[in-house]
Amino acid sequence: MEAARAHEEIEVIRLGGLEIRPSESLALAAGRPLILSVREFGVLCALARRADRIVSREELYRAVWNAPLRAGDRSVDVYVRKLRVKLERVMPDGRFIHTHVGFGYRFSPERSHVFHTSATPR
Amino acid sequence: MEAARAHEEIEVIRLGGLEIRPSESLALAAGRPLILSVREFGVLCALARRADRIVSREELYRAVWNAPLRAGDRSVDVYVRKLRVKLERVMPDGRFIHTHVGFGYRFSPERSHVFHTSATPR
DNA sequence: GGGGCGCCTTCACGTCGCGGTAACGGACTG
DNA sequence: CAGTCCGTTACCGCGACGTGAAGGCGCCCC
Repeated sequence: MEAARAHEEIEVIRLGGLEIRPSESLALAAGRPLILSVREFGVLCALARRADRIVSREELYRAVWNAPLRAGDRSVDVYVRKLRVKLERVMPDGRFIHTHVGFGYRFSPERSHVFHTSATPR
Repeated sequence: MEAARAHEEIEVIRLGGLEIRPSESLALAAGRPLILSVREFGVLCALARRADRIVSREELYRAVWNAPLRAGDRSVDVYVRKLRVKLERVMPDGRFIHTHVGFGYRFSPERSHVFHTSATPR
């Protein structure tokens, strides 16, 4: 594979302590590798690439499964669940995948505790 | 759907500290996402697109529900109320939705005092 | 072959929030 | 006073979602 050559443009997504390298099928959480299955990694990438956006299940399914979402298919929900479990296992304080009822999911890393940013309204 | 093409013209409404992206079903207040239901978001979009205009309930209902308003239907009032609550919760000093008795509602952000927006890109 | 192990998918069940309606009360008008 | 308009809250059915588990398939190893 082409994973060896580093001088090319390699997509690296860094968000809230996560580091995702789609081309290498690698995800690091706080420096340590996340053990993910193919589908789990696909969903994580699709969400992370659309960070801070609300992504519908249709778009998510099409991006990962490369097929239209069939009515009644709850695969997306299940893999979001699996991702949440594995993410929380490594980073218990971080909220990553947010549900927007009726719309879809939104990937936005948020730390529940530390808030050292200046000028935090409310 | 225009959501798929990344670099095209995406409708973004910016008004008084609010940022609304209809195509992404996303509304940001002072940089952080507003948690809205489908109907609430629909009403917000319809109002924001008609900012500074007095919009009748008939027009509002038709725009969001895509059906004519039936006599006695007070759904619009209820969702305006829900929107007001959620908007005030995030931006206590801003008045957004104004009532015009006998005519309808008008969306015009008004701040009672200056708000320091802390743009915090992660 | 046969057993074990992941992974993907589907199913079932419980919970919760949304959406829509009704109802009450206040403000205002004539 | 009756009548209108609107703000606000309460209520309920139902769909959306979270969650655990089972079935099915492919793969590896003994």
